[in-house]
Amino acid sequence: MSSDLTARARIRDAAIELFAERGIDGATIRDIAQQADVSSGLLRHHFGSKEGLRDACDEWALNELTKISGQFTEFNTLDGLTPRVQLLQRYLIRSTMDGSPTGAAMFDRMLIFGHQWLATTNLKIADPEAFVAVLAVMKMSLFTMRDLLSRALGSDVTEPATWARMLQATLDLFSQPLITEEQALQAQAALDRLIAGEEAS
Amino acid sequence: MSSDLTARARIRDAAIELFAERGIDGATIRDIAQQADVSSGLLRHHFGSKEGLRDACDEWALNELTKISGQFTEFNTLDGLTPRVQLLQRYLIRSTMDGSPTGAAMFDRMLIFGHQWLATTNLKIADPEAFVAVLAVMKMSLFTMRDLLSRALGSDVTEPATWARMLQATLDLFSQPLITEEQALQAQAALDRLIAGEEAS
DNA sequence: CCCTCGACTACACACGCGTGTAGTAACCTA
DNA sequence: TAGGTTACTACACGCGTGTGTAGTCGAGGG
Repeated sequence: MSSDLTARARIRDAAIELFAERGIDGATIRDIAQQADVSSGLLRHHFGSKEGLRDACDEWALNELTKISGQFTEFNTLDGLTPRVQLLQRYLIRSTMDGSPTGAAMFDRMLIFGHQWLATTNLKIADPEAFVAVLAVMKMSLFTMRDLLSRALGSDVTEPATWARMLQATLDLFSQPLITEEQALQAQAALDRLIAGEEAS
Repeated sequence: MSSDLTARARIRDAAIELFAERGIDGATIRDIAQQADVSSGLLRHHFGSKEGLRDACDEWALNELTKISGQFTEFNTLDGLTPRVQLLQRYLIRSTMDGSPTGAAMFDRMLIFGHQWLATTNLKIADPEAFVAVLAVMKMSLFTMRDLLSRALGSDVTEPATWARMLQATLDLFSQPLITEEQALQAQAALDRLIAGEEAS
Protein backbone atom coordinates (compact mmCIF):
# COMPACT_ATOMS: atom_id res chain seq x y z
CA MET A 1 0.00 0.00 0.00
CA SER A 2 3.00 2.31 -0.29
CA SER A 3 2.69 5.38 -2.48
CA ASP A 4 5.25 4.40 -5.11
CA LEU A 5 2.58 2.48 -6.95
CA THR A 6 0.54 3.47 -9.96
CA ALA A 7 -2.35 5.72 -9.11
CA ARG A 8 -4.64 3.02 -10.45
CA ALA A 9 -3.12 0.46 -8.11
CA ARG A 10 -3.33 2.85 -5.16
CA ILE A 11 -7.02 3.40 -5.86
CA ARG A 12 -7.60 -0.36 -6.05
CA ASP A 13 -5.79 -0.98 -2.78
CA ALA A 14 -7.62 1.84 -1.02
CA ALA A 15 -10.95 0.56 -2.35
CA ILE A 16 -10.32 -2.99 -1.11
CA GLU A 17 -9.40 -1.67 2.30
CA LEU A 18 -12.38 0.65 2.67
CA PHE A 19 -14.86 -1.74 1.05
CA ALA A 20 -13.76 -4.48 3.46
CA GLU A 21 -13.93 -2.10 6.40
CA ARG A 22 -17.24 -0.33 5.76
CA GLY A 23 -19.01 -2.43 3.17
CA ILE A 24 -19.63 -1.56 -0.47
CA ASP A 25 -22.31 1.03 0.19
CA GLY A 26 -20.60 2.35 3.29
CA ALA A 27 -17.39 3.34 1.53
CA THR A 28 -17.79 6.41 -0.65
CA ILE A 29 -16.00 7.22 -3.87
CA ARG A 30 -14.63 10.38 -2.30
CA ASP A 31 -13.21 8.59 0.74
CA ILE A 32 -11.51 6.01 -1.44
CA ALA A 33 -10.03 8.70 -3.67
CA GLN A 34 -8.79 10.62 -0.65
CA GLN A 35 -7.15 7.54 0.85
CA ALA A 36 -5.44 6.89 -2.48
CA ASP A 37 -4.41 10.55 -2.63
CA VAL A 38 -6.08 11.26 -5.96
CA SER A 39 -9.16 13.13 -7.09
CA SER A 40 -12.49 11.34 -7.27
CA GLY A 41 -12.59 12.10 -10.98
CA LEU A 42 -9.51 10.00 -11.60
CA LEU A 43 -11.19 7.06 -9.97
CA ARG A 44 -14.03 7.43 -12.43
CA HIS A 45 -11.55 7.86 -15.28
CA HIS A 46 -9.87 4.53 -14.51
CA PHE A 47 -12.81 2.39 -13.45
CA GLY A 48 -15.82 4.02 -15.06
CA SER A 49 -18.10 3.79 -12.07
CA LYS A 50 -18.29 2.54 -8.52
CA GLU A 51 -19.67 -0.74 -9.83
CA GLY A 52 -16.73 -0.96 -12.23
CA LEU A 53 -14.30 -0.38 -9.39
CA ARG A 54 -15.94 -3.09 -7.35
CA ASP A 55 -15.79 -5.55 -10.26
CA ALA A 56 -12.10 -4.78 -10.75
CA CYS A 57 -11.46 -5.31 -7.05
CA ASP A 58 -13.37 -8.60 -7.08
CA GLU A 59 -11.38 -9.96 -9.97
CA TRP A 60 -8.05 -8.73 -8.70
CA ALA A 61 -8.61 -10.02 -5.17
CA LEU A 62 -9.65 -13.45 -6.39
CA ASN A 63 -6.68 -13.71 -8.75
CA GLU A 64 -4.24 -12.50 -6.14
CA LEU A 65 -5.59 -14.89 -3.57
CA THR A 66 -5.44 -17.95 -5.79
CA LYS A 67 -1.96 -16.87 -6.81
CA ILE A 68 -0.79 -16.65 -3.21
CA SER A 69 -2.36 -19.89 -2.09
CA GLY A 70 -4.42 -22.28 -4.11
CA GLN A 71 -5.60 -23.79 -0.85
CA PHE A 72 -7.74 -20.78 -0.06
CA THR A 73 -10.99 -22.60 -0.45
CA GLU A 74 -10.03 -25.72 1.46
CA PHE A 75 -11.03 -26.51 5.00
CA ASN A 76 -8.83 -26.39 8.03
CA THR A 77 -6.31 -24.36 6.21
CA LEU A 78 -3.73 -22.59 8.28
CA ASP A 79 -2.99 -19.83 5.85
CA GLY A 80 -4.61 -16.45 6.02
CA LEU A 81 -2.19 -15.70 8.78
CA THR A 82 -0.68 -12.68 7.10
CA PRO A 83 -2.64 -9.43 7.34
CA ARG A 84 -2.50 -9.03 3.57
CA VAL A 85 -4.14 -12.38 2.82
CA GLN A 86 -6.62 -11.75 5.56
CA LEU A 87 -7.57 -8.41 4.06
CA LEU A 88 -8.14 -9.93 0.64
CA GLN A 89 -10.31 -12.68 2.06
CA ARG A 90 -12.22 -10.23 4.18
CA TYR A 91 -12.86 -7.99 1.20
CA LEU A 92 -14.03 -10.83 -1.00
CA ILE A 93 -16.39 -12.18 1.61
CA ARG A 94 -17.76 -8.73 2.25
CA SER A 95 -18.33 -8.22 -1.43
CA THR A 96 -20.00 -11.61 -1.58
CA MET A 97 -22.46 -10.70 1.13
CA ASP A 98 -23.25 -7.47 -0.66
CA GLY A 99 -24.35 -9.38 -3.70
CA SER A 100 -21.30 -9.68 -5.94
CA PRO A 101 -21.49 -12.42 -8.59
CA THR A 102 -17.75 -12.97 -8.26
CA GLY A 103 -18.26 -13.59 -4.58
CA ALA A 104 -21.07 -16.01 -5.25
CA ALA A 105 -18.79 -17.87 -7.64
CA MET A 106 -16.16 -18.06 -4.92
CA PHE A 107 -18.71 -19.47 -2.53
CA ASP A 108 -19.70 -22.10 -5.07
CA ARG A 109 -16.05 -23.03 -5.39
CA MET A 110 -15.83 -23.38 -1.63
CA LEU A 111 -18.80 -25.74 -1.77
CA ILE A 112 -17.15 -27.87 -4.45
CA PHE A 113 -13.93 -28.09 -2.44
CA GLY A 114 -16.02 -28.94 0.58
CA HIS A 115 -17.63 -31.86 -1.18
CA GLN A 116 -14.26 -33.08 -2.41
CA TRP A 117 -12.91 -32.90 1.11
CA LEU A 118 -15.95 -34.71 2.49
CA ALA A 119 -15.39 -37.51 -0.01
CA THR A 120 -11.87 -38.09 1.31
CA THR A 121 -13.18 -38.66 4.82
CA ASN A 122 -15.35 -41.53 5.89
CA LEU A 123 -17.93 -39.37 7.59
CA LYS A 124 -21.49 -40.56 7.20
CA ILE A 125 -23.55 -37.46 6.49
CA ALA A 126 -27.20 -37.84 5.52
CA ASP A 127 -27.43 -34.42 3.86
CA PRO A 128 -24.03 -33.51 2.38
CA GLU A 129 -25.30 -30.31 0.70
CA ALA A 130 -26.48 -28.82 3.97
CA PHE A 131 -23.42 -30.05 5.83
CA VAL A 132 -20.92 -28.55 3.43
CA ALA A 133 -22.85 -25.29 3.15
CA VAL A 134 -23.02 -24.87 6.91
CA LEU A 135 -19.33 -25.60 7.22
CA ALA A 136 -18.42 -23.08 4.52
CA VAL A 137 -20.57 -20.39 6.05
CA MET A 138 -19.08 -20.99 9.48
CA LYS A 139 -15.60 -20.67 8.13
CA MET A 140 -16.50 -17.39 6.48
CA SER A 141 -17.93 -16.07 9.71
CA LEU A 142 -14.44 -15.77 11.16
CA PHE A 143 -13.94 -12.96 8.67
CA THR A 144 -17.35 -11.33 8.62
CA MET A 145 -17.53 -10.99 12.39
CA ARG A 146 -13.99 -9.84 12.83
CA ASP A 147 -14.97 -6.87 15.00
CA LEU A 148 -16.99 -8.98 17.40
CA LEU A 149 -14.19 -11.52 17.68
CA SER A 150 -11.58 -8.88 18.28
CA ARG A 151 -13.69 -7.41 21.06
CA ALA A 152 -14.21 -10.80 22.67
CA LEU A 153 -10.52 -11.71 22.48
CA GLY A 154 -9.36 -8.29 23.62
CA SER A 155 -7.01 -7.90 20.67
CA ASP A 156 -7.40 -7.34 16.95
CA VAL A 157 -7.64 -10.65 15.10
CA THR A 158 -5.53 -9.11 12.34
CA GLU A 159 -2.63 -9.63 14.74
CA PRO A 160 -1.09 -12.95 13.71
CA ALA A 161 -0.92 -14.07 17.34
CA THR A 162 -4.62 -13.45 17.86
CA TRP A 163 -5.46 -15.07 14.56
CA ALA A 164 -3.49 -18.11 15.69
CA ARG A 165 -5.69 -18.32 18.79
CA MET A 166 -8.73 -18.55 16.55
CA LEU A 167 -7.13 -21.20 14.38
CA GLN A 168 -6.36 -23.16 17.52
CA ALA A 169 -10.00 -22.86 18.56
CA THR A 170 -11.26 -24.14 15.23
CA LEU A 171 -8.80 -27.00 15.43
CA ASP A 172 -10.12 -27.89 18.89
CA LEU A 173 -13.62 -27.65 17.52
CA PHE A 174 -13.08 -29.95 14.56
CA SER A 175 -10.88 -32.56 16.20
CA GLN A 176 -13.31 -33.79 18.86
CA PRO A 177 -17.04 -34.22 19.41
CA LEU A 178 -18.56 -31.37 21.36
CA ILE A 179 -21.50 -33.26 22.73
CA THR A 180 -21.74 -36.76 24.14
CA GLU A 181 -23.35 -39.65 22.33
CA GLU A 182 -26.39 -39.56 24.60
CA GLN A 183 -26.84 -35.84 24.04
CA ALA A 184 -26.56 -36.39 20.31
CA LEU A 185 -29.20 -39.12 20.31
CA GLN A 186 -31.46 -36.98 22.45
CA ALA A 187 -31.08 -33.98 20.16
CA GLN A 188 -31.60 -36.19 17.12
CA ALA A 189 -34.85 -37.48 18.58
CA ALA A 190 -36.05 -33.95 19.29
CA LEU A 191 -35.14 -32.88 15.78
CA ASP A 192 -36.92 -35.87 14.23
CA ARG A 193 -39.99 -35.03 16.25
CA LEU A 194 -39.91 -31.47 14.96
CA ILE A 195 -39.52 -32.57 11.37
CA ALA A 196 -42.34 -35.09 11.72
CA GLY A 197 -44.56 -32.45 13.29
CA GLU A 198 -43.75 -30.10 10.47
CA GLU A 199 -44.63 -32.64 7.80
CA ALA A 200 -47.86 -33.52 9.56
CA SER A 201 -49.13 -29.97 9.62
CA MET B 1 -47.76 -8.08 11.29
CA SER B 2 -51.45 -7.62 10.58
CA SER B 3 -52.81 -4.11 10.23
CA ASP B 4 -55.06 -4.09 13.27
CA LEU B 5 -52.11 -3.08 15.41
CA THR B 6 -51.18 0.31 16.75
CA ALA B 7 -49.45 2.47 14.19
CA ARG B 8 -46.44 2.51 16.49
CA ALA B 9 -46.35 -1.28 16.57
CA ARG B 10 -46.77 -1.50 12.81
CA ILE B 11 -43.82 0.86 12.34
CA ARG B 12 -41.69 -1.23 14.72
CA ASP B 13 -42.56 -4.47 12.92
CA ALA B 14 -41.87 -2.96 9.52
CA ALA B 15 -38.57 -1.57 10.75
CA ILE B 16 -37.41 -4.91 12.13
CA GLU B 17 -38.28 -6.61 8.86
CA LEU B 18 -36.58 -4.07 6.62
CA PHE B 19 -33.59 -3.56 8.90
CA ALA B 20 -33.03 -7.32 8.97
CA GLU B 21 -33.45 -7.57 5.22
CA ARG B 22 -31.38 -4.61 4.00
CA GLY B 23 -29.29 -3.58 7.00
CA ILE B 24 -29.65 -0.47 9.11
CA ASP B 25 -28.27 1.92 6.54
CA GLY B 26 -29.91 0.12 3.65
CA ALA B 27 -33.45 0.52 4.94
CA THR B 28 -34.74 4.07 4.59
CA ILE B 29 -37.18 5.88 6.85
CA ARG B 30 -39.54 6.35 3.94
CA ASP B 31 -39.57 2.67 3.00
CA ILE B 32 -40.29 1.67 6.56
CA ALA B 33 -43.09 4.20 6.83
CA GLN B 34 -44.59 3.03 3.56
CA GLN B 35 -44.50 -0.62 4.63
CA ALA B 36 -46.22 0.36 7.87
CA ASP B 37 -48.75 2.40 5.87
CA VAL B 38 -48.05 5.66 7.68
CA SER B 39 -46.26 8.90 6.84
CA SER B 40 -42.57 9.23 7.50
CA GLY B 41 -43.34 12.10 9.84
CA LEU B 42 -45.29 9.83 12.15
CA LEU B 43 -42.28 7.61 12.46
CA ARG B 44 -40.28 10.58 13.61
CA HIS B 45 -43.10 11.61 15.94
CA HIS B 46 -43.05 8.26 17.70
CA PHE B 47 -39.36 7.44 17.72
CA GLY B 48 -37.60 10.78 17.41
CA SER B 49 -35.03 9.70 14.86
CA LYS B 50 -33.81 6.72 12.91
CA GLU B 51 -31.36 5.98 15.71
CA GLY B 52 -34.23 6.13 18.20
CA LEU B 53 -36.23 3.69 16.10
CA ARG B 54 -33.30 1.34 15.95
CA ASP B 55 -32.82 1.49 19.72
CA ALA B 56 -36.50 0.77 20.26
CA CYS B 57 -36.30 -2.19 17.89
CA ASP B 58 -33.19 -3.52 19.64
CA GLU B 59 -34.79 -3.41 23.04
CA TRP B 60 -38.10 -4.82 21.89
CA ALA B 61 -36.53 -7.66 19.91
CA LEU B 62 -34.30 -8.67 22.80
CA ASN B 63 -37.19 -8.61 25.28
CA GLU B 64 -39.50 -10.49 22.95
CA LEU B 65 -36.86 -13.10 22.27
CA THR B 66 -36.01 -13.76 25.90
CA LYS B 67 -39.75 -13.88 26.61
CA ILE B 68 -40.34 -16.50 23.94
CA SER B 69 -37.41 -18.68 24.84
CA GLY B 70 -34.87 -18.13 27.56
CA GLN B 71 -32.65 -20.65 25.79
CA PHE B 72 -31.93 -18.27 22.95
CA THR B 73 -28.33 -17.79 23.89
CA GLU B 74 -27.53 -21.43 24.52
CA PHE B 75 -25.75 -23.72 22.15
CA ASN B 76 -27.27 -26.46 20.10
CA THR B 77 -30.71 -25.13 20.68
CA LEU B 78 -33.42 -26.39 18.42
CA ASP B 79 -35.65 -23.38 18.67
CA GLY B 80 -35.61 -20.61 16.13
CA LEU B 81 -37.68 -22.88 13.98
CA THR B 82 -40.58 -20.49 13.61
CA PRO B 83 -40.16 -17.70 11.06
CA ARG B 84 -41.05 -15.12 13.68
CA VAL B 85 -38.27 -16.12 16.08
CA GLN B 86 -35.91 -16.41 13.17
CA LEU B 87 -36.73 -12.87 12.05
CA LEU B 88 -36.10 -11.46 15.51
CA GLN B 89 -32.77 -13.24 15.79
CA ARG B 90 -31.81 -12.17 12.32
CA TYR B 91 -32.65 -8.56 13.06
CA LEU B 92 -30.73 -8.53 16.31
CA ILE B 93 -27.64 -10.05 14.77
CA ARG B 94 -27.81 -7.64 11.86
CA SER B 95 -28.10 -4.74 14.25
CA THR B 96 -25.17 -6.15 16.21
CA MET B 97 -22.96 -6.22 13.14
CA ASP B 98 -23.93 -2.65 12.34
CA GLY B 99 -22.59 -1.50 15.67
CA SER B 100 -25.50 -1.58 18.06
CA PRO B 101 -24.58 -1.59 21.78
CA THR B 102 -27.64 -3.71 22.53
CA GLY B 103 -26.37 -6.25 20.04
CA ALA B 104 -22.94 -6.21 21.62
CA ALA B 105 -24.57 -6.86 24.98
CA MET B 106 -26.40 -9.81 23.48
CA PHE B 107 -23.15 -11.16 22.14
CA ASP B 108 -21.56 -10.84 25.58
CA ARG B 109 -24.47 -12.79 27.01
CA MET B 110 -23.92 -15.48 24.42
CA LEU B 111 -20.29 -15.67 25.53
CA ILE B 112 -21.29 -16.06 29.17
CA PHE B 113 -23.74 -18.82 28.32
CA GLY B 114 -21.04 -20.40 26.22
CA HIS B 115 -18.64 -20.51 29.13
CA GLN B 116 -21.32 -21.95 31.39
CA TRP B 117 -22.03 -24.63 28.82
CA LEU B 118 -18.34 -25.38 28.44
CA ALA B 119 -18.06 -25.88 32.20
CA THR B 120 -20.75 -28.59 32.13
CA THR B 121 -18.76 -30.60 29.61
CA ASN B 122 -15.42 -32.21 30.26
CA LEU B 123 -13.78 -30.78 27.19
CA LYS B 124 -10.15 -29.80 27.64
CA ILE B 125 -9.75 -26.47 25.90
CA ALA B 126 -6.51 -24.54 26.28
CA ASP B 127 -8.02 -21.18 25.34
CA PRO B 128 -11.67 -21.10 26.44
CA GLU B 129 -12.17 -17.44 25.50
CA ALA B 130 -11.23 -18.03 21.89
CA PHE B 131 -13.11 -21.32 21.74
CA VAL B 132 -16.37 -19.88 23.03
CA ALA B 133 -16.08 -16.77 20.87
CA VAL B 134 -15.50 -18.79 17.72
CA LEU B 135 -18.42 -21.03 18.55
CA ALA B 136 -20.74 -18.08 19.16
CA VAL B 137 -19.73 -16.40 15.94
CA MET B 138 -20.23 -19.58 13.96
CA LYS B 139 -23.70 -20.00 15.36
CA MET B 140 -24.56 -16.45 14.39
CA SER B 141 -23.32 -17.02 10.87
CA LEU B 142 -26.31 -19.24 10.16
CA PHE B 143 -28.36 -16.06 10.34
CA THR B 144 -26.03 -13.52 8.80
CA MET B 145 -25.39 -15.59 5.68
CA ARG B 146 -28.98 -16.62 5.22
CA ASP B 147 -29.02 -15.66 1.54
CA LEU B 148 -25.92 -17.68 0.71
CA LEU B 149 -27.27 -20.69 2.56
CA SER B 150 -30.64 -20.46 0.86
CA ARG B 151 -28.92 -20.36 -2.51
CA ALA B 152 -26.75 -23.38 -1.67
CA LEU B 153 -29.68 -25.41 -0.37
CA GLY B 154 -31.99 -24.40 -3.19
CA SER B 155 -34.70 -23.27 -0.82
CA ASP B 156 -35.23 -20.41 1.59
CA VAL B 157 -33.92 -21.27 5.03
CA THR B 158 -36.89 -19.46 6.52
CA GLU B 159 -38.86 -22.54 5.49
CA PRO B 160 -38.99 -24.70 8.61
CA ALA B 161 -38.08 -27.79 6.60
CA THR B 162 -34.96 -26.15 5.21
CA TRP B 163 -34.07 -24.75 8.60
CA ALA B 164 -34.34 -28.27 9.98
CA ARG B 165 -31.79 -29.42 7.39
CA MET B 166 -29.35 -26.86 8.75
CA LEU B 167 -29.99 -27.89 12.31
CA GLN B 168 -29.33 -31.48 11.29
CA ALA B 169 -26.06 -30.39 9.73
CA THR B 170 -24.93 -28.57 12.86
CA LEU B 171 -25.86 -31.61 14.92
CA ASP B 172 -23.75 -33.79 12.64
CA LEU B 173 -20.96 -31.29 12.96
CA PHE B 174 -20.94 -31.15 16.74
CA SER B 175 -21.52 -34.82 17.49
CA GLN B 176 -18.40 -36.23 15.86
CA PRO B 177 -14.81 -35.27 15.11
CA LEU B 178 -14.36 -34.01 11.57
CA ILE B 179 -10.71 -34.86 11.26
CA THR B 180 -8.77 -37.89 12.35
CA GLU B 181 -6.39 -37.96 15.29
CA GLU B 182 -3.37 -38.04 13.01
CA GLN B 183 -4.64 -35.08 11.02
CA ALA B 184 -5.26 -33.19 14.25
CA LEU B 185 -1.74 -33.85 15.52
CA GLN B 186 -0.30 -32.84 12.17
CA ALA B 187 -2.31 -29.60 12.10
CA GLN B 188 -1.37 -28.91 15.71
CA ALA B 189 2.30 -29.29 14.89
CA ALA B 190 1.97 -26.93 11.93
CA LEU B 191 0.14 -24.40 14.07
CA ASP B 192 2.75 -24.62 16.82
CA ARG B 193 5.45 -24.04 14.26
CA LEU B 194 3.64 -20.96 12.98
CA ILE B 195 3.19 -19.57 16.47
CA ALA B 196 6.82 -20.20 17.33
CA GLY B 197 7.92 -18.55 14.11
CA GLU B 198 5.71 -15.58 14.89
CA GLU B 199 7.18 -15.15 18.35
CA ALA B 200 10.70 -15.42 17.03
CA SER B 201 10.25 -12.60 14.54
C1' DC C 1 -68.71 25.14 23.83
C1' DC C 2 -63.92 25.60 23.83
C1' DC C 3 -59.54 24.38 24.75
C1' DT C 4 -55.74 21.21 24.82
C1' DC C 5 -53.00 17.58 23.61
C1' DG C 6 -51.56 13.66 21.08
C1' DA C 7 -51.80 11.22 16.56
C1' DC C 8 -50.89 12.17 12.06
C1' DT C 9 -49.71 14.47 7.41
C1' DA C 10 -47.58 17.46 3.84
C1' DC C 11 -43.81 19.89 2.60
C1' DA C 12 -39.38 22.10 2.60
C1' DC C 13 -34.40 22.19 3.99
C1' DA C 14 -29.46 20.91 4.00
C1' DC C 15 -26.37 17.53 3.00
C1' DG C 16 -23.77 13.75 0.91
C1' DC C 17 -23.88 10.72 -2.69
C1' DG C 18 -22.65 8.90 -7.61
C1' DT C 19 -22.20 10.92 -11.82
C1' DG C 20 -21.30 14.15 -15.66
C1' DT C 21 -18.38 17.86 -17.98
C1' DA C 22 -14.84 20.98 -19.10
C1' DG C 23 -10.28 21.94 -18.83
C1' DT C 24 -5.11 21.39 -17.80
C1' DA C 25 -0.55 19.08 -17.73
C1' DA C 26 2.47 15.51 -19.35
C1' DC C 27 4.21 12.36 -22.54
C1' DC C 28 4.80 9.89 -26.73
C1' DT C 29 5.02 9.79 -31.84
C1' DA C 30 5.70 11.69 -36.41
C1' DT D 1 8.22 21.22 -33.08
C1' DA D 2 3.19 20.07 -33.79
C1' DG D 3 -0.57 17.03 -32.69
C1' DG D 4 -2.98 13.82 -30.17
C1' DT D 5 -3.78 10.62 -26.66
C1' DT D 6 -3.64 9.74 -21.75
C1' DA D 7 -3.43 10.93 -16.73
C1' DC D 8 -5.48 13.94 -13.83
C1' DT D 9 -8.24 17.89 -11.54
C1' DA D 10 -12.02 21.22 -10.33
C1' DC D 11 -16.62 21.90 -10.30
C1' DA D 12 -21.52 21.53 -11.02
C1' DC D 13 -25.91 18.61 -11.44
C1' DG D 14 -29.68 15.64 -9.82
C1' DC D 15 -31.25 12.66 -6.53
C1' DG D 16 -32.26 10.40 -2.22
C1' DT D 17 -31.43 10.81 2.44
C1' DG D 18 -32.48 12.12 7.52
C1' DT D 19 -34.38 15.86 9.60
C1' DG D 20 -37.09 20.06 10.72
C1' DT D 21 -41.63 22.75 10.68
C1' DA D 22 -46.25 24.06 10.21
C1' DG D 23 -50.68 22.56 10.24
C1' DT D 24 -54.99 19.27 10.32
C1' DC D 25 -57.98 16.02 12.65
C1' DG D 26 -60.25 14.02 16.59
C1' DA D 27 -61.05 12.65 21.24
C1' DG D 28 -61.45 14.09 26.28
C1' DG D 29 -62.04 17.36 30.18
C1' DG D 30 -63.33 22.09 32.18
